Amino acid sequence: MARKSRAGSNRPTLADVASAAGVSAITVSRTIRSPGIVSEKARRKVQEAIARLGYTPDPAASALASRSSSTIGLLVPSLTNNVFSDVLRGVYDGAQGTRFFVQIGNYRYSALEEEGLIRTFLSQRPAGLIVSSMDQTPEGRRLLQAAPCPIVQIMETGDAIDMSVGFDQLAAVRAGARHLRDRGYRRPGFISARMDPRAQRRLGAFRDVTAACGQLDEARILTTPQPSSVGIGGHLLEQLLARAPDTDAVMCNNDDLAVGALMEAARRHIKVPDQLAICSYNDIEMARHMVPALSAVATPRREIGSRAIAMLLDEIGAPGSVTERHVDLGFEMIAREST
Amino acid sequence: MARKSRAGSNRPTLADVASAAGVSAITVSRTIRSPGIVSEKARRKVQEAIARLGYTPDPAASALASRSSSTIGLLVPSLTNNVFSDVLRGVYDGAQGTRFFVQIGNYRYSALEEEGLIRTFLSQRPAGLIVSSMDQTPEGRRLLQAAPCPIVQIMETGDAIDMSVGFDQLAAVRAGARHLRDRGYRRPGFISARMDPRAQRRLGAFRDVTAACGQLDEARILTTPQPSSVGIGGHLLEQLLARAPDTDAVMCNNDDLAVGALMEAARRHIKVPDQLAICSYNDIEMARHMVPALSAVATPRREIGSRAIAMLLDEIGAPGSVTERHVDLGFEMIAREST
DNA sequence: ATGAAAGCGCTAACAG
DNA sequence: CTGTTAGCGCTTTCAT
Repeated sequence: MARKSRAGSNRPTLADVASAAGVSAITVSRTIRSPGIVSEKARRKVQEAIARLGYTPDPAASALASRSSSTIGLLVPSLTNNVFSDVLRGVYDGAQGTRFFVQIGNYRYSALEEEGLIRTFLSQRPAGLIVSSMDQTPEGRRLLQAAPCPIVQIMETGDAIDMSVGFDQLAAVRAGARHLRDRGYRRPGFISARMDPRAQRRLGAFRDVTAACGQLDEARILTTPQPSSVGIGGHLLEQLLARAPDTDAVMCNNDDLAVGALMEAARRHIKVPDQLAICSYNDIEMARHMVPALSAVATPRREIGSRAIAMLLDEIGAPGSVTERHVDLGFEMIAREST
Repeated sequence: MARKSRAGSNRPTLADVASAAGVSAITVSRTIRSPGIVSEKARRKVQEAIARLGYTPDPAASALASRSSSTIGLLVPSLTNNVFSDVLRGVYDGAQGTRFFVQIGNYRYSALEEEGLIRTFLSQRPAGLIVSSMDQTPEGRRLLQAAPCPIVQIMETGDAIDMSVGFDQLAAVRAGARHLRDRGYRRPGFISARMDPRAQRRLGAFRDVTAACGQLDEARILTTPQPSSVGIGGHLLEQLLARAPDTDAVMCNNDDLAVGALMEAARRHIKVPDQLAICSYNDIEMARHMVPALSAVATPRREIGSRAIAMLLDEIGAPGSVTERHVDLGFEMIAREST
């Protein structure tokens, strides 16, 4: 049936469309990629033939010939962390309807795994890359610098390689700590799980603020390398109160922890916010619906994702066209009932 | 520098490795894909050359030549729903360290978008596909049936196209409803958001059980097409109690809803479980840490993901080798404090 | 605005 | 076990 085809998946090719439309293959290719430069007449014939044959381009052939794929790599440290599922959604919604596929790599909070993924993704000649931190290994960073595609680093402001979208994580934690102080709490604690570099830096920011007003007490700082979860939040509060029972406020490094702490407080009949204030970080949807509603530093996760993909697509479409290459989306301290 | 190369990204190719190792290109190819069939000596030379040149295969060229890519497509209806983030994790962990990439497609609970994604994914000649339902459009189903790669349908048992991993969703809901009845609750309600086909069927199962023991009351069934969230869970309970204040138990179609209902009960000083029982569905980590701890029908989401990818990889490696093609992973009714 | 020719980097299909 | 020969389906380059 098909004209040649070795062991024929008789899927139509560019050449099939070309001969059906009575033009050359390259005209079909151009009709698809930049319809503007093809004559009205040719375009119509080609589009008709594409529809009739049910042609879909082969991305592998395209990537091979053009040395660039339609893949956009997205490197995240975790698939379960709600923070990143919001980012994902922003990215996916923005990529929707374009010719690009998003491919997620999960490096599980390991810079070494991240480096491996950078290598793997780069070997696919991606159209662009979104990476979730500035904490690459030196080699990882070098690979990104040498990459022949635009790169957006997300979540933070700081020393970015190419472009960045984020907010000042340290200022955000400071805002939370100051909020606690302004509400009159004097013996604040801090709980955090999964002490990745960013979590470490945030803890540092908490120490700075509390030290500056003479409220820093290391006994009130509880961390664990385990992954964050609601259960861990409860445990950490338990341990914190065992070590420093007079703690009157706790800054939680994310919402899971805060919910866990809130539940632990309920279990012990500790009144929030009277006996203990709880301030959360990120502010996923759940936080505002707790009883009492959690005060939180709200971070623009979804918007980070959509802005990152938008910048990337712009830059892919017209290299050098993105002028605002480092975007600070800010954060917001939202006071509710728990403080 | 490089021998030819048009405008040289001077990345080494198979041919470069071959000449460096003093063998032919195909031997290098074989060394990479099936080391077993290459002589010890050739293999060592090739591996040394690969390491020395820093060679990485070009997946596009490989896909084009072999007519099959290293992509595994994973179609999910939502990126935010915690249910699917657990599935994702299972899939990603299982794909870790293989030569396959997972590519996620989000069809946002639209069978039409799903059909589009099936088409798009198929155009990439994926090595395999994992799809999250049995509710394709007729055309979507036809595309899957004709696909030249293995396909695993996940989440449910039922009328699968190729392979499947899941559990009996209807039996799971029935177990929840029966649990409520066995605990002595007589006026059970049901709340659900995002009424996709699966949610509809689960509601049907709830109706069956309650009708069978004369407890079905449509006034106690509250649904909304909006996406599920903790906030919506609260609203739904509020409406439910407005319509049927004597409701003494509520089956929630997922954990977000159950948490929202629990918080709404707390807000209204309704004692759980004495005045109102709450039974959840899925049992994400948070559920067991609530106060009171939520009773739930626990579903094996993570395991579904890891089992699905394992079956797929087996079948890709040796077509026809998977004998147990339809796996039922079961569920578990876990009674805690909320019932 | 359109086309012809020449690969992109790899693997299938034979042969040896 | 190893090599040779042809492409895979598309885009680039250079003409026209």
